[in-house]
Amino acid sequence: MRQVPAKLASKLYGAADLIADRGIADAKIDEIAEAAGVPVATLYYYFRGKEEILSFLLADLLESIAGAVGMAINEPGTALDRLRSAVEAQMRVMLENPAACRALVGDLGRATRLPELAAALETAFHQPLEQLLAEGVEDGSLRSIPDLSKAALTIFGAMTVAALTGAVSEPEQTSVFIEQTATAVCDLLIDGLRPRP
Amino acid sequence: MRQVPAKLASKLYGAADLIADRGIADAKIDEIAEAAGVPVATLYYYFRGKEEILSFLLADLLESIAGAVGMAINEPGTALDRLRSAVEAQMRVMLENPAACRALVGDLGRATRLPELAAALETAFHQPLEQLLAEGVEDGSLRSIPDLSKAALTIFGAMTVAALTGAVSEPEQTSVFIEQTATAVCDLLIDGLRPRP
DNA sequence: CACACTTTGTAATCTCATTACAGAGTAGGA
DNA sequence: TCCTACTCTGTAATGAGATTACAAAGTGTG
Repeated sequence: MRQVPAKLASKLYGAADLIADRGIADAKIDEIAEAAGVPVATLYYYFRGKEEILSFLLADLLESIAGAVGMAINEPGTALDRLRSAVEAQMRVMLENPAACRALVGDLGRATRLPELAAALETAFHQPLEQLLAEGVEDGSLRSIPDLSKAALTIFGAMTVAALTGAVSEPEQTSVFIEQTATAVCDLLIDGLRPRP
Repeated sequence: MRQVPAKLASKLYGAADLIADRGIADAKIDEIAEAAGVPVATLYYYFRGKEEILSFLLADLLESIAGAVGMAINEPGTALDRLRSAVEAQMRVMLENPAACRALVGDLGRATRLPELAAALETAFHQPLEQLLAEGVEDGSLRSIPDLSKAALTIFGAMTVAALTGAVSEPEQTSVFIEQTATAVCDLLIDGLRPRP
């Protein structure tokens, strides 16, 4: 895959909806090219094939998420506070790019099959979360948890599925939805299901 | 899609590994037929095409999960207890069919695109969970939660992603893994991240 | 046996993805 | 300005495989 120029990259997002709607398998390369406003030959000049176009988009999206989450996590404050803002940040990025997100769900399988994407997922989600949990135990804002890795995975699943569901259903009032969903997820994860005495 | 005979259905599971490994797009119909031990022409007699074979497998899997979860939920006991057993039941079914599960991740997108599968997902996961949460508030074993639907979604995401990750990595000691993962997920969801006084 | 349906093999089609290649466009250096 | 190297794009193959068509064989049932 050649170095993709920024201009082309941004055009490619124009095809995200198509790919998300029909799946990469059913989206014809001609249609992708048309949706992006780029000649087919140019796509083949930069990418090895359809799949690589998708990989590129997903890697780009994951990078955005990782960036936003990383930023939220490095703000000052307790780990608990930062966890809340990380969840919200992730949801914000996801809901800003609903098409790419839907494409990501659609090809989560491909993502887990491609080592590079799996690594990007790891960097974007798991690592920051796990670190945050560890810090929360340090600063006393989170309780000590036996298996940090499984807990991080659980949190990842909870927030991601909630955000993806939002991306799939494309709510009208995105900003409200983000806040409500982020709050609901955080409240559940933080306070748990057990009644407080 | 014609009514699929049980014998054929069971043979089809023999192709689940192949589909999971390579994705439905890259698994040739000839290979699927060979893996299942069925002639290609027979596949086309029963199914409209590749995709429909996958749909069939996934619907079958979801039905198993729905069954197991439904059973766990209807046992006697507090909602809290039943939640625990429901999570464990789901994980058990998923890890008993790792290949089909991997295929499910791989084509989660397709699943969300096909209305029938989306409905099956709803039945298998969301509805029972939401009902359980409501009952928990009734019997006092769970705290009252503002948005039951979002909470159910969150729990669904947490348990499913954890189980799928297990299915993808295929642990050696499945039974131990199930118990540990189910416990980790439940403990987190039930007790939350906040330190108890 | 006759009929209806299932099962399977073989031989076309047909739809794309991908490749090959040539020509045009463009920027930079001599 | 001219040369060179690269980017970009159109057009015409090529080829892999999914799907279809069809006919023959098998199976059960009245």
